[in-house]
Amino acid sequence: MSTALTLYNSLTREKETFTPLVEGHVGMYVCGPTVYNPAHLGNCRTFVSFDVMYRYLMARGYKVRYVRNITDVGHLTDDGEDRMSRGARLEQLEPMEVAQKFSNQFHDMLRMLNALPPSIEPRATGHIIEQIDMVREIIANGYAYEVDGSVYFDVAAYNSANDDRYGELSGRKIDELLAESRELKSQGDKRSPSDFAIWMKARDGHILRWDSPWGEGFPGWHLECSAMSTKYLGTEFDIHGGGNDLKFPHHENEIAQNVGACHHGGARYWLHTNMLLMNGRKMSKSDGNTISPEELFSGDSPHVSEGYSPMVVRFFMLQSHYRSTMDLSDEALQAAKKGYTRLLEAWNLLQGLEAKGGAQNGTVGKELTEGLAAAYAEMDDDFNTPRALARVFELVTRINALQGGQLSLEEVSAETLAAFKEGLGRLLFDVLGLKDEAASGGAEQEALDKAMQIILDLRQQARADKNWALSDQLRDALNEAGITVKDGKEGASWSI
RNA sequence: GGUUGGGUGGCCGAGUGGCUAGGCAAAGGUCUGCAAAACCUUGUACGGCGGUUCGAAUCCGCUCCCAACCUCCA
Repeated sequence: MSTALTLYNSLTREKETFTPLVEGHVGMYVCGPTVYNPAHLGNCRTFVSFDVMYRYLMARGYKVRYVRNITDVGHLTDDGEDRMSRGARLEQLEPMEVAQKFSNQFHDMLRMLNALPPSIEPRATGHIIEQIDMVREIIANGYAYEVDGSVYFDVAAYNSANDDRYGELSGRKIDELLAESRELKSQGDKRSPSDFAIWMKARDGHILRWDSPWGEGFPGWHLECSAMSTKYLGTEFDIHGGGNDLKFPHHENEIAQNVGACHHGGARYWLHTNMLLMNGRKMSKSDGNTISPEELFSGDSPHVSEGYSPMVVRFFMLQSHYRSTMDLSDEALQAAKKGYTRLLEAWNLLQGLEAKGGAQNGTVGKELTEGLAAAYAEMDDDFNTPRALARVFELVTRINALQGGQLSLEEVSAETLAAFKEGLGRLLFDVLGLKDEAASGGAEQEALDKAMQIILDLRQQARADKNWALSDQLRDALNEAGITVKDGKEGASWSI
């Protein structure tokens, strides 16, 4: 880890060396889900990506405060036709029950994908006071106005006072937005179509409502992130992340609100993950082009031929860079499954290897050390997991060759091998967040291991006796049971 | 229409000027009682047309196609 960490900043559209505001500490805010719908796979991709960043930053020795919000208010439309409100009414659920239900589901899903929980997971409804305060500040600074119980952000006023800053993240120009907006829906009470609500008056029948200086209402669509990132990370912090689709208007407005209230744009590095596609298109419930994590794990979907375990899915995601779109397909998942299996088997073989090189390293020992360092270095380059995995697979070949005898263990020193085992394990499991789903341990696993060893010993005896009929029978029967036997120089191994 | 980002070998997917990406699949070989696994070897891929350059997938121009955003969305 001697190289510098660089990351691509959406704000500047360049890769930059990462320098935290406070040495040794990182403040990272990631836009979490809105919990009025079941989470889908696209969400997973984004949060797995940020999970890897979180893990890598920690592995690099930073103390990270990772804030990921839950938005449980503000995205409701106020026209009385809102689907979730209706759903809540039909199921006789409180809105908070709906939010809880989908929050739980979201957490379950991320746990399965082995994503670490954030340091703080604030809810929008738990920060109404902070949001109201922020609205007040923005009004006081002259960047918002109230009309009939609603408060709107005044983009024109903001722009003239801040060097035409609006649009700095998304590359949009006010004029273009205005021109476009003419064709869109009515602007209501807004002075300008590009203005946006930061506080909405609650009409009759709207369930989620709070008292405010402007009457009963609820916070605007983008305010919660500004308020909560400021509260927990300060007016200036290191990293703000989210999906690409949030860049505009969500993040653009967030910056405007932050500057409007605190004279600071919040994050210094903006990171955006790209979309997970299926059939070349963004997943979308409306046209059926979607697959839920549950369906993917179980295989209960026309889009996949079988279920894929969460770790295969995670591995699959890590094989592309977070800033690239990724196209989900059954064929690609099959490839990921095989690749991941090969990786894990090599890892397991590695545990049984013992160095015979004494204190001296040969070529192989050097390759192991350098290959691992190269893999870590790839992570320094904007969290390039696909390249890191490419380096890892080169190491997989070495491990297999050491096991198979094509490479000699005499070329590896005990010290090197021990360090290699530890370093690779850290990369695979701590940083990339993979895990061996089969090695769940426990008494049953142990019993199975022993039973298998007995069978393999019997078969080995049969082979020694050249009783091919018996040995093949054992192998075939195990195959039928879903267990593959692999004969190696050092004896047979098996996998399910 | 505007903004942003793409089009890479059978599939997925890295890669910003010359140096092997990697995974899966495929072919040949080694090993093996056989098989599987493993290991070794094999792919002159960069949407199209021009241009810059000693040299371009990589830079520039034009063009075709795709996606996301511009309305809630990871």
